[in-house]
Amino acid sequence: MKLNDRKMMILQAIVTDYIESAEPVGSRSLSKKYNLGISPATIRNEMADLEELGFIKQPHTSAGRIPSDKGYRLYVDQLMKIKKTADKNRIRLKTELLRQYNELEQMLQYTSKLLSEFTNYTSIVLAPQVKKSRLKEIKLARIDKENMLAVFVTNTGLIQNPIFRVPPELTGDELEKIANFLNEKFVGMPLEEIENRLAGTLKEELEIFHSAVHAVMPELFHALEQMSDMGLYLSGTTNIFNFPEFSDLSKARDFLTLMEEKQVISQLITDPGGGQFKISIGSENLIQKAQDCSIVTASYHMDNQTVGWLSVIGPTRMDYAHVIDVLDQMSQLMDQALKDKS
Amino acid sequence: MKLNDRKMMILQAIVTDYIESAEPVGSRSLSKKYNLGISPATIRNEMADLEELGFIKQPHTSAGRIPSDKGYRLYVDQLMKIKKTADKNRIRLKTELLRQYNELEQMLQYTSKLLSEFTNYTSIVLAPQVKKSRLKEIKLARIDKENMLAVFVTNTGLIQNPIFRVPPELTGDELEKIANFLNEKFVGMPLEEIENRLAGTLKEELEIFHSAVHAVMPELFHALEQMSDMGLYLSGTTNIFNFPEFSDLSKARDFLTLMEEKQVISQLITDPGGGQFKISIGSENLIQKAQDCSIVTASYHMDNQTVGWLSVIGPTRMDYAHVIDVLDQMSQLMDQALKDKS
DNA sequence: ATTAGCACTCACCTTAATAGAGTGCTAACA
DNA sequence: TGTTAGCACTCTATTAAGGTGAGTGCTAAT
Repeated sequence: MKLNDRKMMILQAIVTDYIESAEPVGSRSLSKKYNLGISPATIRNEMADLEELGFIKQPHTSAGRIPSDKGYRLYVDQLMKIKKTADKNRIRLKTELLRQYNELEQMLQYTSKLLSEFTNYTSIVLAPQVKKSRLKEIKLARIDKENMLAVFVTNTGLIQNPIFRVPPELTGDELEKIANFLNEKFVGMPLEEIENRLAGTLKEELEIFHSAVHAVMPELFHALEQMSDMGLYLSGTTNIFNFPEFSDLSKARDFLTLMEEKQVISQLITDPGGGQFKISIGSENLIQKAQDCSIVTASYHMDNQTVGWLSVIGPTRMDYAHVIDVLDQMSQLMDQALKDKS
Repeated sequence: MKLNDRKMMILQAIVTDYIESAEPVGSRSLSKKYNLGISPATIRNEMADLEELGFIKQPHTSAGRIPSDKGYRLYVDQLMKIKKTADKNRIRLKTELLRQYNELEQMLQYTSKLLSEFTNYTSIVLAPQVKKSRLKEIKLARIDKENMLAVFVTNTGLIQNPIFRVPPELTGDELEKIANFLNEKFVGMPLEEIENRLAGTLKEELEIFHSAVHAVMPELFHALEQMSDMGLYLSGTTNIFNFPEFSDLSKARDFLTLMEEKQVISQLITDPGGGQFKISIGSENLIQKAQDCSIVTASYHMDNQTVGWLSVIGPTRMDYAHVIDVLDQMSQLMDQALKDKS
């Protein structure tokens, strides 16, 4: 059954109103508030249809209607108008600050904070996935008699520069040779693969070098291992208390407990899905515990490649239009800031 | 008025029982459960005295007694027996893992997680205070034509090694000269002071160097600024939901909101105080929002100097004896692990 | 000094009564 | 035939009332 325009209009009004008020919407108040040009009775008839089709539901018999997950889905796909907010300048202004951060970590943390501030929901920022990123260059250099430095640069702009103690008989020249060798071998390869190779078959090939190399390689290997994946920055978790759907203690608890399980969150967000924005509404989330929530995710990029995600999570009664607008702006600014850095 | 032994005994029983049950303790159940050898009526008389002295109080007229903050204080100072738990081996076992972490950050995060796991409260670990630590050595080295490396080593074992782009005409020799100069000038000085000097009066003195130096110094300065203070690792914040004193939504909210204010938390913890453990009970906390909580803090060390703190925060009805035991063991293990690393 | 006895207090739980918002259905209307 | 007014009905939320029980303070006996 195809929904006619009037049903669409009514659904839109219901969603809009419920997003704002969190109260079940009745036919009478709907008719009054939105000048739909039809009487409450007519609305009631249409509502009965919409309910039968699963787009709205009643919390209990004598209450108004609230949108179902399916209703939100229709709204998001067809009815919603993205709000180009007047905040735009405010966001731009604030995010100018983004550029001042040298350390990627701080920048991500700050981004997350801004996101939750602008939306009043909980925000999640997923750092570039280190182990999936590709090696751009390895440098090895002596610092002094006892120590050397390794620099790993990846295509996602991540730089790691661990320092090792090495035996003095390993000369700078030799280090350079090793570096050349490693570069030849590994540039363009995902870090996780390099890790495997270093651990495995490669050992024989390294025999050609000075024996002191064997003291260095395990350290290098360990450094790679340590480039920890999946930095995850949360902000505004306590915003959840602002929403009546979480005024039940156990609901709030479940949500906050979920937010502590970084593994699960990252799964929810990186979960593949096309399009510029990925929106998961309530029961669409595969994780049981997240089925009272909606998640809107945008990606950010380097070298035209997706390297990480920005995400907002809140009740299914979420102001999707606003959230998408904010995410859109923020992700663009992230891209910009990351380009400036490299 | 000095409390006689019997009052002490009763207070101890009340605190012990209340810590376990979270229910106001009545005279009858007290007499039955603890074999005090006196009748409920006698206990009631003593209780009336204890209440008058402010060590216990009644939530309402016809309820049992609960300890006041003052009562907990007396308990902590004089009555409590530290529990040497059977967990000891378990803790030791698990914390063997600590040594495997190369990155200080990860180790601290893990320590925090263990603390909250062992205590079932919320744990806070404060990273070594970078800016308060003293410079042990600066190294500067060229890596290649375009880049140089700076290494800052502090007495707290913290190492920072930022990489800069520098003009090619700045030679390695010159870098060494600068490093020598800076070392002479700054070794032994707290980082925050160095920061100030670099920003201020020092500029003229640097004129003696090649003009390319002036391109480097601002970068060095910026790097120092970036050595961000006050890394703070939280764990087990949602444990708060296990305690009936936070079953009021607004109480839980206040607590969790407080936990998001890292500035405030760090203030609560670093707040000076002698002794091996610092215990702040309820209203003893200066921060309004923390006055429903108790905080137990231990320090950890490098070179026999306190460099950071381990902390457990929970309801005033906290199992102080157990928490102190765990903190004691964990801080010792931290000290050990940090010694092994350096 | 200690204890048994007893009247009293107050939170908590259950039940009942009431008000109010919103529905579905029917019948009238354009 | 689609729309609307009217009305009985349903169900939640709120308030009030009564009962229960744990625990106290006081008094008098030991």
